[in-house]
Amino acid sequence: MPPPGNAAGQERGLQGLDLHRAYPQLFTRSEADLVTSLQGAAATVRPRHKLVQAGVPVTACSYLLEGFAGRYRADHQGRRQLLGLLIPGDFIDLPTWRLGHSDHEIVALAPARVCALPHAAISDLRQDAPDLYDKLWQVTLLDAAIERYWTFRNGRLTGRARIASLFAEALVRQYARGLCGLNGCPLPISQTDLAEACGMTPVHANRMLGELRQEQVCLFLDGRVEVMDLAGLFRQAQFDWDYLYLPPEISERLAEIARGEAAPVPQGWARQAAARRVRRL
Amino acid sequence: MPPPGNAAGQERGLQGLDLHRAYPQLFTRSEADLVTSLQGAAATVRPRHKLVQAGVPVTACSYLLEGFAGRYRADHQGRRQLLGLLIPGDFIDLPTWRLGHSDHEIVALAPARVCALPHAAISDLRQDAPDLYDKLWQVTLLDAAIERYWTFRNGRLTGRARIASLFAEALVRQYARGLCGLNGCPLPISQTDLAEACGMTPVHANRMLGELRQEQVCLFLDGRVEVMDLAGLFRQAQFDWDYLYLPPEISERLAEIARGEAAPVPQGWARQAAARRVRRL
DNA sequence: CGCGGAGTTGAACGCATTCAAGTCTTGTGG
DNA sequence: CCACAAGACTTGAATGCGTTCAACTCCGCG
Repeated sequence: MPPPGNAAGQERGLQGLDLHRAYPQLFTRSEADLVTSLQGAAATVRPRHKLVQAGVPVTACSYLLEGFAGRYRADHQGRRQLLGLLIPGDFIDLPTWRLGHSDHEIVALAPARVCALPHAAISDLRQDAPDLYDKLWQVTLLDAAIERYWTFRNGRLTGRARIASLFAEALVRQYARGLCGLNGCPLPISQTDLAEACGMTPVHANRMLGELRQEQVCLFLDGRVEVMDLAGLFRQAQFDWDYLYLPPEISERLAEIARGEAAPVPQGWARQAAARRVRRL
Repeated sequence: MPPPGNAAGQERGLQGLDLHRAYPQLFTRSEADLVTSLQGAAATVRPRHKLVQAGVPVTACSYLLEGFAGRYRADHQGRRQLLGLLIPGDFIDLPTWRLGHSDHEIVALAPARVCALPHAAISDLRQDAPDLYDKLWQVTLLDAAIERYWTFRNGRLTGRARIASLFAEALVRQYARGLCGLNGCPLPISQTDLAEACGMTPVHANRMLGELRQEQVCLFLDGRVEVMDLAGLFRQAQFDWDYLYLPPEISERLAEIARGEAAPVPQGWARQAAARRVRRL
């Protein structure tokens, strides 16, 4: 069973603002094309550069075509907590359409390509395509559901489970967009970023990664997650994907795997990487 | 400077669905009245009873008139993590209007009065009052901002700061609705609920409450938070209220207090309670 | 060649959990 | 009216998960 989305399925991101690709269960091809026609110029952003500054009024929303970004808030000592992970196909700050500014910072975690969608263009949609306009509301609700899950993850799971859960989320969300298979996914962020996402220190994140590696669950190397045992990853993470509101065929595929049926075989790349890894340690 | 909202200002909750009272910066009186005219019958719910069950399709949204409720998700061992606190004036599950069901459970934490707002009624608003309809979207975004802050709180603050931060949020949100002054607020939940909100054990929550009490910051007793030193509470919590998108006059009032100007004097009740407490220990 | 960032590992410390035993209050039934 | 059970709260002591501090390797880059 091939991953959904277009046949290529493994490129780095999206060519343009494509809501049908990002939310196939939500936007029709023609609805997505209408939004695409409204997009502004694309721009490239370097890692560690801010995409959105908290408190600053904006007149356009950004959309992530390629690369990865993170929402975050820092405490008074400057220590950051990541609040959400943005993957290709996500709106970066759609809520600013109604709120006018963001309450948190958003930073590129990897080289990113973004494009703009002016608030004025969204405004026109309200009259011209009310159903489509409603679906943009729905997108903000889907993002909120994901962000809510982060509270659960960091509040009730142990360190290793938090890492596993974040990997599971990154994999499944990208898989649902046809951006990867089920053997692994891009995640070009540092161990420090990972630690800031999971509410722990980089040192501890490193140790938990070592445990997951030794238990043959997954490895995090060269900006990718390679999954050796997806059912095991889900188990370690106590992972539930209900909060992602996935299309039924994706949910069912994941359920099969969690039950231990039709486990995907680790591919060459992972094997080689594991071997390299073991040799070096 | 008196608290905003109606003059009484200190009753237990709202008489009916009143969006002007809940979001004075957002809904005009007449907009709020229009929504009120659409509300269904009110109902009373006992503590510990579920208001919303995850995954079950619903055809109406609920609105919390009085009492307190909590969003939560449980792990595989049944341990709960609260994901949000609902106070009088909050929509309980407005996102179900677009998503059809909730991804998390919602439970009454105290005796609650709720009323319904049928999805069909919201649907009509899209045509009849598009600006109002947009503001409902905005309400879901405000809720999302609060829930996002919970990730920060539990991820980057120490135990004591988490408790203080939650108290600060409960106080400020109720104050902004004229449901309390700045000396304290209702919070009729158990220490176990508090612990589940802050991602810690009940035992530890209890100890942190003891520290806050001994340091003369606040006390949590008989279902209320009594604040003896609001600036101190904000400091302990590293509290920032930007994420609440408050009306300017409220923000400015809070900023004054945080700067140490015009600190509100603790009132008789708190003094008495503190005395009682000390006597008993 | 030297520098800095990312990753890795060890050891000591400490915050929070866990287990346990209490108190106090409330509600229920004899 | 009292006995009793159940739940919320409190406190102590032992344990352990995660942090902190520190040293070191690896690698890309000027």
